[in-house]
Amino acid sequence: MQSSPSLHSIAVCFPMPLNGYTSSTVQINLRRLSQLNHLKAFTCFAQNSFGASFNSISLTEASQSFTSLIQLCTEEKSSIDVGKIQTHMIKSGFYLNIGNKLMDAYVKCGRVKDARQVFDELPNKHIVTWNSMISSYTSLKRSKEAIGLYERMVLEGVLPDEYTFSRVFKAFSDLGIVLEGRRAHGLSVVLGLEVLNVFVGSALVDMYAKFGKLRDARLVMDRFVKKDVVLFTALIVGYNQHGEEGEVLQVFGKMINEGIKANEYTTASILISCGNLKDPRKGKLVHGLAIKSGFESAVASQTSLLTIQMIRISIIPNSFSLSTALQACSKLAKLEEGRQIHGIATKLNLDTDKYVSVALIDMYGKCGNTEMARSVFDALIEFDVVSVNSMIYSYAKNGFACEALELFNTMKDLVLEPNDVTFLNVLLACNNAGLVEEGCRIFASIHGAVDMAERVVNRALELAPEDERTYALLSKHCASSGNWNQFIEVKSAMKEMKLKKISAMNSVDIKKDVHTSKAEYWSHQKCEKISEMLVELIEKVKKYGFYS
DNA sequence: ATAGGGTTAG
Repeated sequence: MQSSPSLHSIAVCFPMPLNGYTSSTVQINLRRLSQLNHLKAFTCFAQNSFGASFNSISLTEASQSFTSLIQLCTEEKSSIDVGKIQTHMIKSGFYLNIGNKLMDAYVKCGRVKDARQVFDELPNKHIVTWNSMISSYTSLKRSKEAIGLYERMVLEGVLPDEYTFSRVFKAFSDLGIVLEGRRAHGLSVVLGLEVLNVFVGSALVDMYAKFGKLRDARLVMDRFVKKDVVLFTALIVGYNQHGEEGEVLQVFGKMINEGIKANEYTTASILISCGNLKDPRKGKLVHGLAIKSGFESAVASQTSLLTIQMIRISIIPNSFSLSTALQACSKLAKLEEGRQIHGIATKLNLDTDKYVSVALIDMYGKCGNTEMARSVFDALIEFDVVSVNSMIYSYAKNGFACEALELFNTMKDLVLEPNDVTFLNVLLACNNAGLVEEGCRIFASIHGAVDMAERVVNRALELAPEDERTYALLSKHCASSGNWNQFIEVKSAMKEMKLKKISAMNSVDIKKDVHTSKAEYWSHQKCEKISEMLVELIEKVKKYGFYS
């Protein structure tokens, strides 16, 4: 055996015969002491010893040492070493006993193909083996393969258990396969696994919610006797993502009533709902409740998170809570609070986080502070389409058309592919600055934009024929493509159906008070003064030739 | 031996 100095010293200080117990203990200790070189050397030494003396150690010992070796390789993500161990296992006849662990090691090293090969070679697969393989596919979002395995196991007469179902529902929801998802739900009911296990339940609720079938999601949850916070949160998230703020609050209230405390997952969703409600008072109430129920037992820290109403929460915020809090700030026009959250984000080194930074750029952009938006943008280490789009939007919204176009042109140098939002923002920039030619040129460069708009509108009419937004979209499209006859048709159809576009609302933060105004609806106590001022402003703008 | 819910641009 070729011996390095450390290998040699280990061999010398280790006179007793190596077995599974001793080897795993030594390995774990070396690891704990961060003696990685020694660990490597010892592992090599142990492998060589095992290779020579397999016959003399018991089955349990060998399994244990293999298990611990596999575990080490997994932690180090060293698939090459997993391969070496596999060879040893096959040689010594231990392959089948702990094949599942080996499979798992391959998965964790990112070698799914090898894992699958081990899986296929294992005869008489245990339910856990099936579940692990399915799980490795779902965790990599390879949902088709996960479902394929699920279907195969059912065909082979292996009954799925609660672990299988909780993952398989996820795969169905990922792919949006409603019918098959329902069928699997049916099987779980027949097998008596549906309402007994919250893991199955939350996966089911999540699946139906992602299908947009909130009623089914609700029915599943209502059937549970012993609910937990995850089950509730899955439903809350579902309602939240479908814009059902009222239901969010209702389910949230139910959760509190049943004595279940919210956690940061729940609060993230509640915060977004509060923002979407556009009702600072109600938002404040619910937010306060969320905090009270969720965080009174939370770990104390020096940092405080300032949100919708500067409420202090004694937990360390992460990128999730910061970005949701910022989202709420920008929707409720809470610039001051947004600034303070920015400060906290900087302190925590989270201001360059993918999600937090976009929320910051968006917040500053919406509040008219393009400079701050840009400084957040400039501090980014990596750009992606979303961050660039947000910056373009900030420019566009605040009238900096040249800067918006310049950034748009730089996207090519950054090897970033513009998407629909990019074009929308760039066109918005042209629109705001009256750059008609530039706008037309860019619009013409988008592949079949007018045709696509028509297809989209028709599809929207199929999917949501009674949604006033669909008609608003359609009428806008007709107008923009110059199809005035159809425009009149759409408008009269809207009249007949008594559909009216929901008025836009605008909020602004002045000296920590949020003032809200609505198109064609004057309710502000100083509305007379405001309209006087408006007339004045319009006169001024006319003088400069900017008003037609 | 295996497991669940959250954050980005208009």
